[in-house]
Amino acid sequence: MRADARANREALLAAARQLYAARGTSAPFSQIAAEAGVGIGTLYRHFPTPDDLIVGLLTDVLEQVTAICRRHRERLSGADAAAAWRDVVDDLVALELGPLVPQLVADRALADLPSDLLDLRAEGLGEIERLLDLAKRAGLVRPDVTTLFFQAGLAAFSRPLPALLGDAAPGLRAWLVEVYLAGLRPTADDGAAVSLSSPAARRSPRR
Amino acid sequence: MRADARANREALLAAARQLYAARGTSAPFSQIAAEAGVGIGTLYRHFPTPDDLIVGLLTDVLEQVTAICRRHRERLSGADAAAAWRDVVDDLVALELGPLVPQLVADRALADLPSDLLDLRAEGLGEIERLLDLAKRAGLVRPDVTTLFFQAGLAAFSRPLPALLGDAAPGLRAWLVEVYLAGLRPTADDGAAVSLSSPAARRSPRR
Amino acid sequence: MRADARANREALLAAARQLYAARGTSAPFSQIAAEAGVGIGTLYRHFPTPDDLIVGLLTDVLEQVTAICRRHRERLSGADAAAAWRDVVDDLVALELGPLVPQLVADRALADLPSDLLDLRAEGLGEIERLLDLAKRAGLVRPDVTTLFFQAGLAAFSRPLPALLGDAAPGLRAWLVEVYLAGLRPTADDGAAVSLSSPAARRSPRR
Amino acid sequence: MRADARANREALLAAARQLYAARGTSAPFSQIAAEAGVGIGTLYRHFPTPDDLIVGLLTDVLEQVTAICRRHRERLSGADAAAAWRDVVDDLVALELGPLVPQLVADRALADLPSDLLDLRAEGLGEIERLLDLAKRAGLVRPDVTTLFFQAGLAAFSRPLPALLGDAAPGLRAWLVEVYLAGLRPTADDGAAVSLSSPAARRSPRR
DNA sequence: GATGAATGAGCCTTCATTCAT
DNA sequence: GATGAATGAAGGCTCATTCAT
Repeated sequence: MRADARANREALLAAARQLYAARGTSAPFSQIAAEAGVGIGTLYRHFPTPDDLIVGLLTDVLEQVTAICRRHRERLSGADAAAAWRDVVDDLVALELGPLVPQLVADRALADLPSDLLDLRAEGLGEIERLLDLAKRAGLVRPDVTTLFFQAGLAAFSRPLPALLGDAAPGLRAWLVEVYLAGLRPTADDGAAVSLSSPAARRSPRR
Repeated sequence: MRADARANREALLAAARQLYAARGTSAPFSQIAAEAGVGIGTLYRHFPTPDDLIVGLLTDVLEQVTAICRRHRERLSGADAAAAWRDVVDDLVALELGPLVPQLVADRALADLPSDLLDLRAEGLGEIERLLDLAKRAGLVRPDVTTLFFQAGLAAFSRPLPALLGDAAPGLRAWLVEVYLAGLRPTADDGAAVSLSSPAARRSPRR
Repeated sequence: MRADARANREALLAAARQLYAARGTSAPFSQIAAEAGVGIGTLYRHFPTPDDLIVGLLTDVLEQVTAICRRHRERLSGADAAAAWRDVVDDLVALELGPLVPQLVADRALADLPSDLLDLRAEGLGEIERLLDLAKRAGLVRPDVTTLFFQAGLAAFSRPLPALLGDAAPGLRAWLVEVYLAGLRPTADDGAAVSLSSPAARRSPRR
Repeated sequence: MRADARANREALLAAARQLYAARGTSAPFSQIAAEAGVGIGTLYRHFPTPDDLIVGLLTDVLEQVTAICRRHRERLSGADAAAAWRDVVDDLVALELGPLVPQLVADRALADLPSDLLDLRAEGLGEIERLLDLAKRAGLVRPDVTTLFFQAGLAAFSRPLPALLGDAAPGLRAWLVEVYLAGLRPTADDGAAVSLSSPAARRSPRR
């Protein structure tokens, strides 16, 4: 029955991920269990607390991040770097990092996550950093873009848009990715205009 | 008594807005009423359904959008267009449109909103369109950027990122806005590279 | 509706007390509410936490303890002291202190109870002490019996006996009261035999 | 394998007894199994229903009751009858019969118990009766005390008092046992005063 | 109009019990 | 025989909504 248990666990993770991605908001546990085709008790056996479920989901996603990065790394050094770069970003966005990572961790601090997960996160960020370095070397990204900001940006707009916006704008996400990539690119005037080197100099935004 | 009722209504809207913005998640109605200093029954008198409360909040926000746009329009035609453009966007972002609106409207379709509100929305979008035209004329925005996409992008980038990302990256929102503005700017090669004229030709982003 | 609310509160306390006394074990909240003829939400409004319900029950009981003691005090100084003494104890036992006080407070320390309740407890113990003094003066109780032990003894056997014992022995409780009163009485040999002055000298009981 | 099974059974009974005694409240079955170091399925194999577990526990206890009585019987006929009597009672109290049994049997009637167990019970009561007779003959117990009442009183007085009382009164149980024994002793006026020969003549204890 | 008490539907969680391995 | 995964009924609790005062 070990095999069955594993299958159930996978089904639960898949169901949770789908529901979280679709709804953005925390779905009832009973619904996750129903979607996975198991009883509510089984969900609790595999993930005794909501945190355990989150950790499970994040583990999956981070592993995929690493896999995606590694899959594309070689091409980024080649002649087709621009296309490769867009492909990586497309894949990362398709992961729906947005709904998962930020919404689920809510008020949780990094320190509260188990060290296993933090290791995975470090690994994923490391892979992204390598990719970003290659993209910079290929002239696709300004040198001052940090790994943390880059991935945070990815998460920021890979979140689902509420129907009010999304319905009215098919193709919106693809457009957002394009704009994001364009915004990261070095500018003709050497990138000085969009540098954040002196953000304090900007007008303080109205509260 | 009319004055009292109006004051209560304002207090309720303010309380709701603050709670939504602060907690990010939908607060109990009883708490909104308590925060406003009125009984729960009074909340229901002013906003019989949750939708009524949302409509009230959206109305407030849309009126502010229109006001902001009008306040800055003149400067956008002047010599300091670039600074003016950034100021408008900063003000719009400061509205917390991102954090507020999407959470409230959830899965609601445009068609479900009352015509009053749709009128206000049309007015706000009209003002944004005028602004956008001025920005295009000043060479700050590519000509193919539509009003709908622009404001949707604004909302997407200005939504709050929860703790895991937000804490780790102070200044993230300002950076995202900068990247967004940079991405909207015409490119050296005339913007052709980032055109969405043939999005279907792109690689499928899934998996 | 204040009157209704008060009536509901009383009904809830009565239902809880009856159920606790009958079952000895913590009854489902839903059952208490049903017994009181109100919705489960009403129970939670009046007693947000189980502790609040306990405090309410204890308050009631302690007030009755004080009332009983005061009612009988005069007679205890009269010629009919022996009969009066038995009546007080009967009344106190009839309160079913047993099921309420010890079972409900479970792992709670005295310090956790609100000061209002502690005051009531002190008042009740004070009344019992006065009664006990009169009983001692009337030669009905040995001088070395402390108030605390006396009331603890009352609680000890006013608890409901499980069916296994109770069914098989009608009249058991009345008999226990008699034995308790007899055990408290000064003995012919001056009470030395039952004194606890040197309990350490007794054989250590097997674990 | 028979030896293993027997060991498991013993471990389960020990774990159940310890948990009941320690926590006072019924512990989850899964915890009993865990404490015994076996799977939950094993618990169910040995004790298919909760009743079977109770019967197992009661069997153990009753066997010990019989053993204790037999161990002390001789001394009760000797010169040191008073000390022997107290020792027996101490040993019986130390069995934690009070804390353990009543909680387990709850609302079960005698008739529901299996005949094996009823036989054991009869045997235990028989032993107690013999002891009681010796105590009466030694002038330690009034002649009208019945075996049933005696053992029920023992259980009633030796049940544990929760924190509120227990903490405040160390030595309470020993004191209660002393008072009980004193109350059982013949009185100077021949015991007539505490006879229950006409209990119906007493004032009704309710309200 | 304002108030807050009452209600019950629905989600969360535990745990006794069954059963496939 | 032993194991522990799966199940779902049951109880705890919250909160949107109604309604009597």
